Amino acid sequence: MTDQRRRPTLVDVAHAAGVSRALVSIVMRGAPGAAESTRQKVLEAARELGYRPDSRARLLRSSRTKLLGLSFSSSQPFHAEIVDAAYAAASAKGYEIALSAVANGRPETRAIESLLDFGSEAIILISPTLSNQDLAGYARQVPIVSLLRDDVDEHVDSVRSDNYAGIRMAVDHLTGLGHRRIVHVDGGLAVAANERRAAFRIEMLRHRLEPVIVPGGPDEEDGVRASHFLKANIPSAVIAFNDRSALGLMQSLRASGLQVPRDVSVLGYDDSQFARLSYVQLSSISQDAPLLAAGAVDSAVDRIEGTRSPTRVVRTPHLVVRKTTAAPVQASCRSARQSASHSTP
Amino acid sequence: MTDQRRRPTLVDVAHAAGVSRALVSIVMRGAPGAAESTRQKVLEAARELGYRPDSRARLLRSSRTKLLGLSFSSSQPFHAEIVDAAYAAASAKGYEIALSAVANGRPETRAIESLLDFGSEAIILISPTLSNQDLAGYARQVPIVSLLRDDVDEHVDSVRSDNYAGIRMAVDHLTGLGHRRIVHVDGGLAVAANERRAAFRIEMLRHRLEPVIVPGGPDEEDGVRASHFLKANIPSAVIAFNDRSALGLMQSLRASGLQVPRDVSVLGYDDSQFARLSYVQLSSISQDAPLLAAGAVDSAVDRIEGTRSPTRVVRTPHLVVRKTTAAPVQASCRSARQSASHSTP
DNA sequence: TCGAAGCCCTAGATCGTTCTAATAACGTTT
DNA sequence: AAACGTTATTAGAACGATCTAGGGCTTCGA
Repeated sequence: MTDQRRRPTLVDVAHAAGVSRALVSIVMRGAPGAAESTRQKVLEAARELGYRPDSRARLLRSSRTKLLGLSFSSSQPFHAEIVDAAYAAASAKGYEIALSAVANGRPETRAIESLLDFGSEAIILISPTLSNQDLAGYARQVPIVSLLRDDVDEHVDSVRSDNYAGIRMAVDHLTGLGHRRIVHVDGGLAVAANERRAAFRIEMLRHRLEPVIVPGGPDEEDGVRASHFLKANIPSAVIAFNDRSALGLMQSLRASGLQVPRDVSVLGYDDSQFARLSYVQLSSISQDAPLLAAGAVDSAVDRIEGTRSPTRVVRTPHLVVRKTTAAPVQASCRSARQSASHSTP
Repeated sequence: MTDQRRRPTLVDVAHAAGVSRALVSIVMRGAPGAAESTRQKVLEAARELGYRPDSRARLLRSSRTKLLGLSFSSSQPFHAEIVDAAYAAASAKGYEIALSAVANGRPETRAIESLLDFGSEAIILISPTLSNQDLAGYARQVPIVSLLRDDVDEHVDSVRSDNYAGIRMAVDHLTGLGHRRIVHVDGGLAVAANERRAAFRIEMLRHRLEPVIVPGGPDEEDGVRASHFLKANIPSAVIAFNDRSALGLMQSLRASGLQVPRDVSVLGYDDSQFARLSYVQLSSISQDAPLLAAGAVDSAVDRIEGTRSPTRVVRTPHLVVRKTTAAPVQASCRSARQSASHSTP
């Protein structure tokens, strides 16, 4: 029943078109050196037979694979946005993308090996968690681009968003609205957490404000946990490590009777799809996934095609103001807010 | 600077170990027919040289690639859970997974072609959107497994969750709690929407209740939109098409002053990571992603290894009760609830 | 008129494996 | 000692493409 007939090869096409294998090869890969008339004849025959070149054979012979490996974490929605954008960026440059997910029982090394097996000419890692030593090891075999993390070995390219600038925009935005008691719920051990924490401290001091930092993490539950620390002494604004953390934080604050942004302004980071939801409307710092993805693809392709040595690329994020940040309420309301915070145990 | 020396091949290893290529091949793939002593000698030499078999060449020669193609939609968190589980299921069966995303400018056909290029021996499509005709076309080249959708061509395998049973559990759960005015916010054009809608109608009638169905869709915004239809006449319980829709719905209901589950019980579908969040605690029907993924991998492998003809597999979902469903409040409170619903414009 | 220069085209080697079939080595049986 | 099995090893042909080197054929300038 299964009509699993052998898939046609170059030879079949050559035979059908009445030419040699080599000529079919030339036509199929669009190389110069075939008369227009025969080119048409060959293409016709190929279409007729439903021929599609066997990439294994093709790649075995010509060392070029035109393939970029991309590893991402299946549980991170922000990674998904980058994946989307990377497909577009790669195909614009004439490359295909090989994906490999880092998941629960599947460490990053496994993902990389798999990408190498597919024949990737360069590998882009989103937020790599490997040690610099391991990264350097792989970088000896193939160009590696680290996306979102840049404290990497000198042989590894990196593309990231300027976390310092992002936090500066965040602080400027909130102080500009008139906030003075601003708290940063940090990212714990997450990749960019250190940098954002440090930037927050510096920027707050620059504004002559006290930089209060509360331990957090990259997901919703971390935001919820952090909110408990805040309740004893509610700030007028919070800068969360990312949108997911901000979401958990807001839910938890609202559950204890506070309103956003009336009582507390909340600012996210990433400008993910959650931030854009009509009932969330989270103000956020956008890292611009398409821009980052394009940057990573550019770096990878440059390394493959040129003999360039690794570069560090830094992109500037931008602020997206929605409805969770606003000017703080006046002193009269402030007392009401404080009594509310006292009423919670 | 770049230490890009030619990677070692079988010949290099053979030379180093003082044996023939064929013997190295035998040892490397763990085939029987080599003396233990030479086996050790070869392995030692391979390790010494850092040899790793070239999969392209290997796969070119032996038609087996041990590769399963998996296409998913990057914007669907539920797909990500399946991807995770599929990796585990595949590697348990000795297969590797090739991923390809369906994204904005990247149609399903493109994803499939790419998977074929990688040499996938079978392809699993999560919620395929292609026409049956197109699917049948691909099924002629390679075994195709449709995951979550089963109105497919007879040459295509399918694995899905029993939507009818899921909705039955949902209705039974809510009626068991004492609800009588239950509304279904449907999935619009989404894959399983028709089936769930029909099941809801039948099950409600079986309980001698009026099956009220409100148009919805697969994501948060659809839930928000649906909530507007509900406000004129608040039901005591809602069965949403999926968790994302339920989330939007709940947020919108809460925004208009209603409490879940005190005023309205809300039941989701998918039991996704959102449902599990501490501040959401959404009761939901679980389709059990790991089970579905394993089912799809099993079907694919069966088709590849046996000469079995396509099958339809149906898995039974199960109910996960959390905190968004509860018994309806008594008549005394009911009047309070109704006045609340009237107070909203 | 003849060699040089292009343009089209093809034969054959090659990429790094696996597979088939044949050979070598060696202990057992007749 | 010849015949036989068994096991260990190898040479050489695939796999399906690309690449290199060259072979016809026209066209052109001297």
